[in-house]
Amino acid sequence: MTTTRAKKATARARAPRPTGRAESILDSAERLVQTRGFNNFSYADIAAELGITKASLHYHFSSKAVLGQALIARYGERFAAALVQIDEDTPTAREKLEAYAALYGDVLRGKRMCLCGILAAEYPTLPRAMRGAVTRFFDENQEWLAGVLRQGEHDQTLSVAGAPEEIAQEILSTLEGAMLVSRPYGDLRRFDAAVRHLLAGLTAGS
Amino acid sequence: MTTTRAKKATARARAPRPTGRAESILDSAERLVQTRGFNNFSYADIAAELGITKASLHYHFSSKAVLGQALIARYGERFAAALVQIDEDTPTAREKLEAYAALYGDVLRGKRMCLCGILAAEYPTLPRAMRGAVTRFFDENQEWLAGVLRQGEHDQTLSVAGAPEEIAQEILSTLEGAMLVSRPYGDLRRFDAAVRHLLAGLTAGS
DNA sequence: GTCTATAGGCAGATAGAC
DNA sequence: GTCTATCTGCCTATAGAC
Repeated sequence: MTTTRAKKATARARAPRPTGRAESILDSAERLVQTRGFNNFSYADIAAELGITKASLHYHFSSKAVLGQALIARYGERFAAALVQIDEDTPTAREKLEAYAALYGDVLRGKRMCLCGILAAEYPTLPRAMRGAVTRFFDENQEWLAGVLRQGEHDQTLSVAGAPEEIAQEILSTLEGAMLVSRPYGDLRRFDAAVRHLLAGLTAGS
Repeated sequence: MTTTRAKKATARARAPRPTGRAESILDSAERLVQTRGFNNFSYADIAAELGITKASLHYHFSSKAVLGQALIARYGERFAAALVQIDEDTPTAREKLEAYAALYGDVLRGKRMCLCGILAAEYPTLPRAMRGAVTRFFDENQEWLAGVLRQGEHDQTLSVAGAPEEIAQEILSTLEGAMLVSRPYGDLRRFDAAVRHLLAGLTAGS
């Protein structure tokens, strides 16, 4: 037990690859899903990337469906943490919204789609357990966005024309759509223009 | 020659299945792509649906990439024809935009994604020839939309805050995003709300 | 934890008879 | 045009040794 902990800590300090095997697998799988989709990558792709065998992958994630669930779970947690960070770092609702849009921009800069956005496109073909996780991700984002919109009405940095929950839905789908259409063009400006327009539509006095 | 024509006409008149084999194949493939994606259906699926063999499919479409190209070509032509029809049927720019959004709503009502929307999600995995066709579809739609927006400025049924080409991009990606996110929920109201909000943002005096 | 080996299935595609 | 038969390759997944 003690030995294991010490070993772990040492490995982390040296850190040529700071994460455990399971994390490395998730990293690789995440990138593959976000670029190709869940059905368009294989255990062989991950195995080749990490230099291990397919059989070893099955030791960590017994099936692809299990891997998929773990993928969404981790992605959701990271996103939630990023939202907490935004809440801590930025005071006004408008700045929060800008920071939120920037999260999506960063993903697109890596030539990726939003994980749940691309899973939404494949939705009917996903393992049952993954489907609920996808909509849950959307719901959580929308709840946070609705909160930001309500704050925006109070701090007067946003002009919300409608029910916050509904506008939150539209912000989410606008960003997902902008990523979806922008990526084939490989043109970040396209996405940025959509974000500017989105924020302009939420500007007081517009 | 004459016989062939007569036979064709008769078949059309009786019309238990008015389309030729190639068209039936495209119909089946189109529905499969729009629900599952290009990489998530097989020749076996189409064959089972039409009651013929995979080998027969290869006679009509030598490879899946060829089938995919034909799919986008036909979809694009149909969409273009629908836009011409809108131009003929509706006088004001606002009504044209409403009719355009309704096209997307009809697709979603059939539990489908826009063909090129779902192909955009799989973009990096598509056969090279299909990729250009996808962005061309988007470009053509945006050109038409930009024209409608310019008309809207003249007939004063739309308030366009920005370059028409840019706003056209945003209308397209908003509709694609609304479809993408709405479909997992199986909730048409979600999509309809996005359309209402989109049109409200283009209303004079907003 | 990782390996070799392999099962069992489905994919896209072709040859050649009818 | 459609068929049967078949090829090759990749897929997910498992068994069992180390």
